[in-house]
Amino acid sequence: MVQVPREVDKHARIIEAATKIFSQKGYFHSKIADVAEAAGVAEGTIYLYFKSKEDLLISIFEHSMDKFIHEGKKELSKFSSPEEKFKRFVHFHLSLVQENQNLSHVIQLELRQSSKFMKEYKADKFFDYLRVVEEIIEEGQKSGVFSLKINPKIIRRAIFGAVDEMALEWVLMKEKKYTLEKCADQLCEMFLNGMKANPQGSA
Amino acid sequence: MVQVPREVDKHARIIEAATKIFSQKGYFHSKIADVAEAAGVAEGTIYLYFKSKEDLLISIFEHSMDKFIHEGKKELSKFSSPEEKFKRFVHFHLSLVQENQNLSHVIQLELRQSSKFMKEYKADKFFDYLRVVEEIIEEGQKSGVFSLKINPKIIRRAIFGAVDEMALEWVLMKEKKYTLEKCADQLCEMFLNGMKANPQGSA
Amino acid sequence: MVQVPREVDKHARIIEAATKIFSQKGYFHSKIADVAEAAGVAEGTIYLYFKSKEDLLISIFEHSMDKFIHEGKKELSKFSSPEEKFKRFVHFHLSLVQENQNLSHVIQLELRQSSKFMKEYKADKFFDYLRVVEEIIEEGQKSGVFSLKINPKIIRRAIFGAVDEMALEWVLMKEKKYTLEKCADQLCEMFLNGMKANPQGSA
Amino acid sequence: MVQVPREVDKHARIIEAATKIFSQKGYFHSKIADVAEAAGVAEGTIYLYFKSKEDLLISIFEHSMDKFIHEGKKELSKFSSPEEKFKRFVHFHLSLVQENQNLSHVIQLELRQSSKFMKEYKADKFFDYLRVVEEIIEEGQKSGVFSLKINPKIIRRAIFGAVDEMALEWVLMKEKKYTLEKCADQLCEMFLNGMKANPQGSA
DNA sequence: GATGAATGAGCATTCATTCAT
DNA sequence: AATGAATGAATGCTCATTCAT
Repeated sequence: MVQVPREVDKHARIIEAATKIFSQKGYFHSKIADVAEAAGVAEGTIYLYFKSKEDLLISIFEHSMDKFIHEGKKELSKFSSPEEKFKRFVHFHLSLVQENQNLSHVIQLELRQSSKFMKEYKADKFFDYLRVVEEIIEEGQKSGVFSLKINPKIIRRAIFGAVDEMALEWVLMKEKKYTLEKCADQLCEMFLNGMKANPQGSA
Repeated sequence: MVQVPREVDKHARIIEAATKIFSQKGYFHSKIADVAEAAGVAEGTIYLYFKSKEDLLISIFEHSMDKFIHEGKKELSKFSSPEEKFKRFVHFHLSLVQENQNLSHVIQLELRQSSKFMKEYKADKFFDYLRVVEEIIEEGQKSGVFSLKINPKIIRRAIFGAVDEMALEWVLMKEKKYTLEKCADQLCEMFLNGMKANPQGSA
Repeated sequence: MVQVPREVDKHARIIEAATKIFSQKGYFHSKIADVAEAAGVAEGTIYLYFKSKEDLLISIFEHSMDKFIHEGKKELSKFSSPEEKFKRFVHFHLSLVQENQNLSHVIQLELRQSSKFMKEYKADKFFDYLRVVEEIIEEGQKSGVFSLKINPKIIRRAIFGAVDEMALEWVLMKEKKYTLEKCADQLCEMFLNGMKANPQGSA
Repeated sequence: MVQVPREVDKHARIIEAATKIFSQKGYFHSKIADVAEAAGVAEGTIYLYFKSKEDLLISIFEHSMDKFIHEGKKELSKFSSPEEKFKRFVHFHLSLVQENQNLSHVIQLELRQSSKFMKEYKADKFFDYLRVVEEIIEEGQKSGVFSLKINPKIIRRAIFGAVDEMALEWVLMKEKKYTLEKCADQLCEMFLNGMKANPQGSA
């Protein structure tokens, strides 16, 4: 009576297939029929699990973000120094991208084609993610290692932009010229220096 | 009796109309008929100037990048210190975005929906733009103000990502919570500190 | 503690539910799922009792016509004068419509959307119904109260059309401007006069 | 330079084709592709002239009713006696049906499948038509040939129902057992007798 | 018998592109 | 060059029907 998942949960299989197809062909050029075939289900079945093609796209994002934010926070909680946390954050983000290239592609490029997402959803889960960065910065400011001149609400987005653009470039790069590890090191070096508090204060 | 340019170059009028329409509705949701109406020409006329809808999208990018790279270089040539050049670059980019919000929207969001652009074109004009940043960094490294640890090819992209993400956030922000000037200052402060060469070595 | 029939015959329950749903939404806009829900059964169950959606539609008709023809004949048998029978027929038909508005709606409007019904079935049960009228007319002609000029096969249909159209109008009328009784009286007055045999010949 | 309609007006051609297809297959079973092919145009062309399939169905009705009401009034105006007008009305209606069987089929059977029509449109043009009958009755009542007991608003509908049902039966009849002329005569005989004013009045 | 998840054929509608004028 | 009516390929979604449980 062992519970063997005879066939993987259809919901998950469709999400997975859609991620692959969308990242390969682009959202608008992907057909529901393509996704259905890749998931090994009938077209109609997709509509038993998702309201529409757009809903499917947005679900890909939501499905993963919950998991990543949870894992990210868990990962960061292992470290106490804000600098160390920051390093872990950057490495974590880039390693996620490396391990989930299709998913990254969909979130970074395809998701923005959903006006529904751009208008309504983005806020929620995405800002949860940004808030993680913000909290690291604020923690560093309180403990005196990051400069108080830094506006966490502005810089958090700059950091996200930098890290994400690196990830995007890397994902799109056909012949990888350097490892994501190398990128992470460069980014940390620059951002940590850039946010560092001046020992005696400066003009 | 305001002097309206009676018959502005149709090519430019179509580019202008397409930029507006694409940024408002998104590339895939924009119809050639919409663009034609906004440009005050017949649908068929668009095909006298552009091979296809995708060609029109890419043309928007090429049309503007030439101009911006040219203007940018001219602007930067007024300054000699790499730090000053860097500041001008950041301000210049952000002010361009501010003054051409529709265009920015199209380049940042819609353009990526063209697989042709993502695969073929991006390199050319976009890398010209990135090279401007790269050159500033290299110049700073040569003159000893920027750390040699910085890999210009990596960091140029991080900087672009950060600046562009700030611009994107600002464009999408409905109630502007801060000026782009403020953003520019924060970014410069952080990046210049981050890239600064350590006089006596680092920790 | 009202005595609700705990498990009414499913066949009847589905017919009843379908009648309601079809009359509300129209046959083509009604989904089997709607009917199943209204009947409190699973979708698949419907196919245990009916071959197809169309079969269900036609069954509604057959189910009721048997009953109505039987009741109608019984009702009419109480009267011996053809004129009285005619009046009873008109009142009976209109009162049936009044008491079974959903059913009337389905028979008058939705049933005609079944090509199968229009081509094959209509004859049987519907002509049984028409024959009732025909027989009244013929009886009246034999007994000399109805004119021999009347062609019972033609006029029976005209009478049916008139009575049914009145019923339809009345069913669709939102604010009832007059009672069906009033209609019945008007119809009888006119038809009986119209069919009356002229004692000394006609003008 | 003679203006020869090189190809008949597409709008009319589509209406004509749709009438034929709808009457043959029924509205819901007809595909836009069928209509397009019958009209000798591309599918998309239909949408240049009609908003939707339903709009096309309703247009068939409107297109013809204007013409028929106009022609009908013109025809009736040739006669002055209400009785004669009534006869002409019945003959006119039945002859229209005979000459436009496909159209009649669509108006009598298919049109009712449009909820839009049933809810919104029917009133307008259809009541124009009914009003013609009503006016004949009222005129007859004023001139004393029709009984004042007749309620024109009720009987007009009964007459319409009778005439229309006859027409429907005739249209659907495969082997015509009698001419529509014969029907018309029977109907007139009965209705005129039925509405006739009693010389000295009756109980 | 009863269920309801799964199926997949079917179709109205859109819209980039063409081409006769 | 300019037009815009006409085209027709393309596809998201629905829903009657089936069938493994």
